[in-house]
Amino acid sequence: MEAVVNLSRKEQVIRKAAELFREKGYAASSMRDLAQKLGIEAASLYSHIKSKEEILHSLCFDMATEFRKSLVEVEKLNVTASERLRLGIIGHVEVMAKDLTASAVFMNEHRHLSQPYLRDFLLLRINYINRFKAIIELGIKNGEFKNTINTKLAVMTLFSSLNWMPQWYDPGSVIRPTELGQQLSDMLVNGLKK
Amino acid sequence: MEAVVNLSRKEQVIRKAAELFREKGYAASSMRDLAQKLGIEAASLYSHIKSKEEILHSLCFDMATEFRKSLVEVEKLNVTASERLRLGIIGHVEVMAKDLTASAVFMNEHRHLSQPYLRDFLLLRINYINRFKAIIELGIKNGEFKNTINTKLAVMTLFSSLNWMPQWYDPGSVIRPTELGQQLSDMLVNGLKK
DNA sequence: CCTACCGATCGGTAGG
DNA sequence: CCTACCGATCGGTAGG
Repeated sequence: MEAVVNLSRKEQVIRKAAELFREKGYAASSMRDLAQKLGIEAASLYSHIKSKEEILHSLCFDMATEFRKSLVEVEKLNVTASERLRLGIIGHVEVMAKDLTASAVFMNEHRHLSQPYLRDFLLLRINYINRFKAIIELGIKNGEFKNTINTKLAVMTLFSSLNWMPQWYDPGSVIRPTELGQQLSDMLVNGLKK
Repeated sequence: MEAVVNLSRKEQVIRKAAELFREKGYAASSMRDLAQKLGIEAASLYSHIKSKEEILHSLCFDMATEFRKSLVEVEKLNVTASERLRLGIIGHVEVMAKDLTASAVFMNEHRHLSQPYLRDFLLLRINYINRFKAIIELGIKNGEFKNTINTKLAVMTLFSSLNWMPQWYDPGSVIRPTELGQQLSDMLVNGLKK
């Protein structure tokens, strides 16, 4: 019972921290700022979390896990490369849309992780990107995509567009996340096709 | 003579600061870190600059001025919307490539500006983006671009791709900035065309 | 979850 | 460009 209550409070702390980190950046956010947002004293935070960095670690790695899970599901499907890419993009957008605040922190603040966490995080990220790159390369090999494509540039453009979304997407907007993913996919995947 | 020497030293301070801000972020960069990079004491920095924020202000507004200048030149030309967009993109990439370090700071650290500078900066940025948006809208109106385009999404995708460049572009790469701008333009503008 | 507190570090100034 | 220093704030701990 108490474990459940503590967990819930811990999640509340992490959620408020995500908002703060997104607004001011990790380094500029003090534990006193965070405590104030929660209506408690700074020292009391340490009943729930071990350190400031533990919060950042949770936020970054939990998001990374969600992205990975989404991509694994897409990779199981037996579809064309362009369809696979389309579904991968929609999945990525949907995961981000589920928590835009955490997504923004994931993208902008991960560099404040200390070693060895930073290295682990970057390895996860490069692996994720390379799996998207592999989809594009597959599409080129099987003739779906133009063989003139600069795959590195294509995948970087793709992730730039995807990762910047938390900065401008309005969750109350008329356009739903899945539809947004579809439109982004139209813009970014159709250009690759023959 | 002394004014020239001071100016040069000030620029040296700002350049080193840009590297530091890019690596660690503005908030996590201390004036002692910066002084160490320059081989002087922290207090000595204040012979050259007024404050830490003055450095950030210089970096952000100098870049903004360069971007604006590039776009103004393109707007003077009497060309089609797609050509105008293409040249705008190439210009943007070329400005960034001239100083990738300052570009990264411009993009990632401007939020640490205090008021009223932050507001001024954001106004400049929205004006710049809106002028690109106007080019796309012109292209739709005159029939060059599809009338099904979500202009907000198109312009956000464009700037996401452009602004993320400092994170992955290798200045020693075989691909030159102008050629990179051309390739980005091919990917992002061709998809808008009918 | 609080009070009381720690050592470290911060941006910046005085005066040379 | 330096030495010497300031008040403020930082993340975090002890002990309840």
